Amino acid sequence: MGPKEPHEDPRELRPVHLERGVHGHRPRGLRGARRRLHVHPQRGARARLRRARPRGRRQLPQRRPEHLRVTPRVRFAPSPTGYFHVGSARTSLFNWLFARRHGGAFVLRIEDTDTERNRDEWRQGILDALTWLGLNWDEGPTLQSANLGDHHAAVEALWEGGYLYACDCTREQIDARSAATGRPGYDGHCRTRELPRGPSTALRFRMPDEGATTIEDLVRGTVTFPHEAIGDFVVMRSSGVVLYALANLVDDRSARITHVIRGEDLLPTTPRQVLMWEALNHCASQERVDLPAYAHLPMLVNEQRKKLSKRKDPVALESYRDQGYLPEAMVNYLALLGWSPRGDEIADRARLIDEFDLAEVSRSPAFFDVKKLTHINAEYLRAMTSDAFAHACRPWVDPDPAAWRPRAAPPWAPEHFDADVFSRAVPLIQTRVTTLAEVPAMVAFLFGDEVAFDEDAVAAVLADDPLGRVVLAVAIERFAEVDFTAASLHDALVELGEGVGLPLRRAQAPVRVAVTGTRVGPPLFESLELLGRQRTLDRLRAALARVS
RNA sequence: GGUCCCAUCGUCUAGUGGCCUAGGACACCACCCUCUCAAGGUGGAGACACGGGUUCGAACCCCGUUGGGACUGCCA
Repeated sequence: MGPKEPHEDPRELRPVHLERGVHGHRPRGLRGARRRLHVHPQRGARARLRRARPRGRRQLPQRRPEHLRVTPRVRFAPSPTGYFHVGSARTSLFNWLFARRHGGAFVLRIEDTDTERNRDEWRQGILDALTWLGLNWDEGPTLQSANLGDHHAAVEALWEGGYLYACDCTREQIDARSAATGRPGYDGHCRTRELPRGPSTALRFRMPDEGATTIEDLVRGTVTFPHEAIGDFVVMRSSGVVLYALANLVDDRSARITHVIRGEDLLPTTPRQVLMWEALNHCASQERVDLPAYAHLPMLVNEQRKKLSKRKDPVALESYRDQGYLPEAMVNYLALLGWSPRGDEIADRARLIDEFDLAEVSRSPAFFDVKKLTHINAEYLRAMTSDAFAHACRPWVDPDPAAWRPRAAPPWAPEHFDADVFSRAVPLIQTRVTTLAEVPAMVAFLFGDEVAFDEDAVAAVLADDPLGRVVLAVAIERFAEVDFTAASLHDALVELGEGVGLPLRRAQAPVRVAVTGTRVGPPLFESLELLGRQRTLDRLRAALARVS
């Protein structure tokens, strides 16, 4: 370990008293009961970053941490790669929360310099995704490609300053040499060759031979990288294209970014960027800009605990939108990945903003659990008013194909959709779906011409059960006479059941299957009322004929 | 291989030396409610990776081991 000051134990300076709720004891399992954090003044303590971050939640400092002495300017800088990754969504959310929490600016920059992954619709996809999530940006979107002049100016400055050298090694040559020596990576072959710059030379950054770069990461604490383990890296291709690590940092300098909040996968490139940033600060032609604070967020991983893979894992934010997840639910769930609010996990934007603290962000990777996302989505769905819910269903049920977001038709002829019937069905289905995509199947019996029969259900309660057919036969008679309201239908079927010796739970099954095709669904009598007498009787007769 | 990061129920987490008999949420199981299915209610099972050390006391601090991960491009 590096040099330490053993007496600098921050805990001694930070008395903390944790209390449980308002009572001395807390009953086990009490919902929503939380510990409260009380912080005592931190007298005379230096409110600067600690060399190592203690595990667990930090208390709120009495004095603002040094990194918050300026109004934060954060940025989200995705590159257009085809669709919006949930990991990007999480990163952008944390940036946005941080900016909103501290009254800073959230800057959007699109890193479009790799021409292979740069298409108009992909760039638009980023804007659409952020808009859908409700992560509004204060500046931009700026395109990295618009800043090419600055990138090249930075390269010239570094070259003038002697930080760079030309290299004409090919990939094959480098690989051959590292195979021979058994040491992977670039070996510094051209370091002292003093090659002139030309069309076949790349420019490499000369790493210091010794020493180390230390980063005070806002979530990970102090991280030290020995220079000897980092090879000289390319800053500009022989083609003249300035590479990501430099371009990214030059843009951050021009935008006066104060906090770089990004995925942990970028942690290893941070010392390179810090070195280049400081080198630029020493260049006469370059402005001096304060180094930003860094915060590296834990990765999102799959069940195999590997970084979410574009090929194998369901990572496209758009697909969650199309499956009927609400943006509010997605935001809430994403916020829970690597962080947690103090109270209930179900927390709206205002609470997320109010409670968000980078210092509380976890350091270990988080599994993207669709089951939990689904649960949270269902919670938000249930919390909606009926009208809002009905409105949110439009892309899945609307007769107008232009309204269909998943580009899939509902399972009925669009012209048979009845908005009034649907809105009356909403209270019946709202607690029964976890995503909006489940809605069409749940109301299909109201709008379809044909009943889609679940054959197992038909067999169980009709074909194989003589009593089921009796129930149908009697129901056809009784339902022809009763008031066609849920209450009357209910009473009629109870009475009918008593007549044939069946409790309601058994008597309702044949009717349900005959009318809706399945054994599960919304409450039966309300459904029949919505369907109307004529269609109900038709279906009962058809089902009876089908199994006779 | 090298550098770096990480380690509490299956999952997401609370926890910052005594309030821990380790809390909550998802998932799971049981029961209640009930016209089915949900929703809701009640209860249950389920974790500090391991080994040393420091300390009166360690999930928490230190060291090591093991395990997992990221990076290691003239990609971003």
